[in-house]
Amino acid sequence: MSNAYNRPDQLSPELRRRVLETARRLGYPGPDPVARSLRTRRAGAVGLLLTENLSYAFRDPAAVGVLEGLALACEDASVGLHLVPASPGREDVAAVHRAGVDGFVVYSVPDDDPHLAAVLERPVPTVIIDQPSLEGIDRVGPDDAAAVGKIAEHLVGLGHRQVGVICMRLARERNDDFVSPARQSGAHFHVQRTRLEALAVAFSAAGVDWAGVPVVERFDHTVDDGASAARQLLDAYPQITAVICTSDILALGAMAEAERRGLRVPQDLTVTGFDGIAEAERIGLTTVHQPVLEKGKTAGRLLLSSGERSAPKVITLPTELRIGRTSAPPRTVEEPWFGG
Amino acid sequence: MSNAYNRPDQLSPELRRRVLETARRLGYPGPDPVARSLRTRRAGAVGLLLTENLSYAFRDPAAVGVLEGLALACEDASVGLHLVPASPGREDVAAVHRAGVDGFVVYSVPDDDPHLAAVLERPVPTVIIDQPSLEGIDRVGPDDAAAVGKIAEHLVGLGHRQVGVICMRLARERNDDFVSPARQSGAHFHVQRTRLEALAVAFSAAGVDWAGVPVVERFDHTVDDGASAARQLLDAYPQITAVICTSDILALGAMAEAERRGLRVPQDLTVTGFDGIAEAERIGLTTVHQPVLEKGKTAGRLLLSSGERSAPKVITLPTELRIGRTSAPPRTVEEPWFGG
DNA sequence: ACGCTAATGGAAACCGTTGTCAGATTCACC
DNA sequence: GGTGAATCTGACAACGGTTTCCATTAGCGT
Repeated sequence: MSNAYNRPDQLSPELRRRVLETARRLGYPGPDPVARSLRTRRAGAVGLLLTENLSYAFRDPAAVGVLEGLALACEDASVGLHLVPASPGREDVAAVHRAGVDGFVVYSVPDDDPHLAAVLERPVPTVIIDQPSLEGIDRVGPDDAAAVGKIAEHLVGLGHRQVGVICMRLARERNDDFVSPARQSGAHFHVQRTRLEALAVAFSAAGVDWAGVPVVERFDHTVDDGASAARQLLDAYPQITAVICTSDILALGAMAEAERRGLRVPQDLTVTGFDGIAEAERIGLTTVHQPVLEKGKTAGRLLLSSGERSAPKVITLPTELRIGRTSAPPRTVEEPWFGG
Repeated sequence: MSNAYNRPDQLSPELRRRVLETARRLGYPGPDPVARSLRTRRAGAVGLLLTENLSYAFRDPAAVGVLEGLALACEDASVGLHLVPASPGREDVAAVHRAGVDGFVVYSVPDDDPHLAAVLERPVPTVIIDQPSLEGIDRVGPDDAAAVGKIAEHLVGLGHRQVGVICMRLARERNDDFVSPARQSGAHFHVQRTRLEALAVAFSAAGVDWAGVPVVERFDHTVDDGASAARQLLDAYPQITAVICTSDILALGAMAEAERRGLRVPQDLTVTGFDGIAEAERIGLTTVHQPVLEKGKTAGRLLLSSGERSAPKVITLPTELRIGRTSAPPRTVEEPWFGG
């Protein structure tokens, strides 16, 4: 019977025809995928864990790009992509245990997330994206530190010394406010922590006291949140000449807020982003482009080929500084008469 | 053993502790999800079939919205979302058979797609979105005909009689060109066919000869494709006063093309879209808004509750005409001296 | 007609879990 | 000490396929 469906060549066409005919007559719907998976020990799917609430994942073009790349890799291998339902709120780790998959991709979850721990307990290969390396686990990610360094270098080169930062959430507990140094260094989101640290290093090297640089955090990741963060930042520190955002979405919000308060970008205020999403490119945002689609695709390929090697692999993707129309030297507010 | 994991209340805490302890010592990774699914006859996942090549699905904000809604519904029910790898090219129907899911959601595939047929053969509940009703199958979708009618009414009311249409693919075979009446009426994508038919009805009622209205089709669905379609349309029919697009993405492209050739929107050319995506709203595109997130969420809920009822359900979602800054009365090119 | 090989069909074991059920053990209480 | 309830143990039969293995048959040459 099994042969009739799976290996038409192993038996005579006549028999096969008769078997399938009878099967249809009896209303047999074809082999059950679950039973087949049990026996063959292949689920034919890879799991994707992203603990963010889903509106984040689907509304951030960078995340959608990763998703797309991963889906492409899965499609190439004729393997399904199983989105694990992991709301950030309730700790529904059972969903991880219930997922019938041959491996996991973990994307941008906090390092203390119980879902991540549950994934690592499962006896299947795992690839993590944008996370710190874990013992024996494959990893894909851009060189965040270097990428942020390019931005910082660019701004320092332009002459900016009074800067402010807007970043995404740093931990699972909400904090829509300025960020203390302790929270910065103890951030559980690896990407955000790395970017802040790299900024600290670069600006300190340029003689800027990092402890004096205000950092505003937003839990949610929307254009509006970027705008409100910029408002909070500029209300408290009007002397700031450049707003550094750790994502393009936040930068779009900062731009909107700048326009709202009559600041011209880049003459009055420089705004930079991170990711290089399409909309940012369209409006000419200065940002660091990272190949999000490649990120997902590489992770998928890595996972699907993980049977073939033993040593874990770490792949670092290139990034590129894209100078747009939103960065310029700071206005010399202290000595405006010098400008002529 | 099973009890220790699944029903902590049925046995004493002490025993449970001991069992789990021993399990860990033996390196037992917890119950196997596939075997469990086989036994319990619940896969804990719903399948999503969208035959489009994936770059379409993830780059069209409307599709991403549906995906997000569906994912939200799944999350609510603690059920995974399984993306079935169904490339449009190779007819890999086996992927549908291999998917271990409790039901399917089918979104916007052509009605003659073999994957769709394969889904319907599976003995699991199915919900279709934006497709013609099928015997005994749940369905979710907007009232496309009425929605398009609103657009047509709006344009007719403004005085447009010379219009052109840009639409998405009508069949699985590529045709990046003008569309013959036969292809229009035989379109395999239900949504597109419905919209064209509704336009035909509305404009015919206004005294416009529909056979004389040019319709340009594009297989891919990007802003650039919208631009090239507009170019083809306006090159051949420069007298057109309004370009009706069956999606916002295409309309964005048409706007870009209008700008490229120095046409002011809406003074020289009216452009309308369909879907009501965020970017369209930001630039003030005249369009019909449909609740894409609701569409996905409703489909998911319907599927997950389909055990509770017998009669299939058809849910029609409301749409809303959003008049923006891209539609205005046509310029009276025939008699320019009348204008003063 | 016989023996050998190759092809074919059918039976049985197995994948890892859950559900049921009978029997054993413990414990409290009369 | 006997009784009943509560709890625990162990065995076993599905779930629905795939895979292995063996018995049978067909084909063929001598």
